[in-house]
Amino acid sequence: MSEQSESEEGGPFRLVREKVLHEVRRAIALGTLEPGARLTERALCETYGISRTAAREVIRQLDAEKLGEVVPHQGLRIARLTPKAVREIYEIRAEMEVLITRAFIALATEEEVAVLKGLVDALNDATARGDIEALVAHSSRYVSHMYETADMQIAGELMQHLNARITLVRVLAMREPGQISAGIGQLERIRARIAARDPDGAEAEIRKYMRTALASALHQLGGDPA
Amino acid sequence: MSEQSESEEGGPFRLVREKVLHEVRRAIALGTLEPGARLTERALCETYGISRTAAREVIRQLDAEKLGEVVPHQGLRIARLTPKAVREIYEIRAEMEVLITRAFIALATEEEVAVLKGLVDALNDATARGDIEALVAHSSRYVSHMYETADMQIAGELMQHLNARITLVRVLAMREPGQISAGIGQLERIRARIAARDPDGAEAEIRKYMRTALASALHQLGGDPA
DNA sequence: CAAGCATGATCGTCATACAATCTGCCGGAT
DNA sequence: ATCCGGCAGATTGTATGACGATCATGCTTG
Repeated sequence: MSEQSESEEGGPFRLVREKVLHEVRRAIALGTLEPGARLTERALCETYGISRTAAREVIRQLDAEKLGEVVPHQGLRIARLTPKAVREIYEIRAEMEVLITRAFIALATEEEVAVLKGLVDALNDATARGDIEALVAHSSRYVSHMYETADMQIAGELMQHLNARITLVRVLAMREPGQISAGIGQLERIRARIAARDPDGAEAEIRKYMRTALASALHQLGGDPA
Repeated sequence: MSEQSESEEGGPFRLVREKVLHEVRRAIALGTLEPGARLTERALCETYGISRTAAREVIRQLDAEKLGEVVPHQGLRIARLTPKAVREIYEIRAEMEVLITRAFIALATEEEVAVLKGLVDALNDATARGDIEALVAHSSRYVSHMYETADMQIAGELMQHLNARITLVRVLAMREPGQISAGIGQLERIRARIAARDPDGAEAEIRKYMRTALASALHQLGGDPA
């Protein structure tokens, strides 16, 4: 459980708190830590064999990321996604995506456009394999590539912020792979509009995509309350 | 050692870290802590007479709020607003404001619309008095009222996030009060469109307001680099 | 059965310690 | 004189132990 083999390179997590943070995020994304569950400092200390100093920082970080909420004497309560929150997230996300995509189309080189294709393919692949971790990772990379090329760091920041919560929905959606692969198909259409340097077409596809994704997410939430 | 001679109560800051956090935020907003300045744990400890435990949490919180950036062995570097960042913030803010305002118009009761008038008046008052703290406080309250009534908590969250950085510009703008009072005048026009339940008109006014505010902010940044 | 108290859980804060890492300077070698 | 290397200081990362405050809970008692 608390094995430290420093020779093993599982990632660029040189700091204890980053490693644990990653672990906990994963636990939340995979549903091991269910929404509504409480995570106390002590529990973190004992589970991961870390000190309270580190545990506190992990908890505060999760709170800042809105993956949970610190409630005074109950520890961190893992965020529970409500349909309303999901609706709001997708509504905001739609506007941000449009903003970023328009800037991307205006600024991207052909090479940067080409990179997009590789990322969409990777997402397709991850979806086909049902590899949720790869899905999340590539999704994050896709967003990064978009906002970096579009030169909109702050928008990207906010998107990553929203993305963390969206992940909570995506883990539900994984139970019905058809939903996600359909979504990825729409992503491909967005990419095509981007490649064609057609901002209005891209915007239309994005909004369509968001409506579909929202419907899918709501379906997951409502249809599978377990 | 733990001697607190702070008889004056600036607010409901029951926790040490909240009090210090507030102090530092204020110092940043007022320019006491200049952009680019470095804030180390030790400095915080000694300045406010707190422990490293608390100091660390304050620094991490400021980092999460993007009021600064933690760099590995140099402490927190206070954020430096670039024209590009300002442009981006206002661009994003415009979309979010439009989103929130449309929802507000659709959902607000007459009473909630009336509250808006009081808030705009308070902003006018604060601007006239040159009271930057009241300006920031009422501005925050205005945003809160908007997103609460519009039932868009997450958007509000993001707005508050952006607002923190916008404050860094506003402190510059205070040096030329004409700019701000003109801005508040436009706020009044937005309010009027809201009161008339005219979403398209409100959107137009919001976008006009944002353009003006952006221009003003850029002027402050470029024209007064001190 | 209800009110209030005792007890434990949990957090907020502090103090201290030590390792790792980075910075900057200083001295020696070329 | 310049470059290289290492040493001391600064700073962070983490752990540990301690204490008080606050809250929740269950038990005691009227």
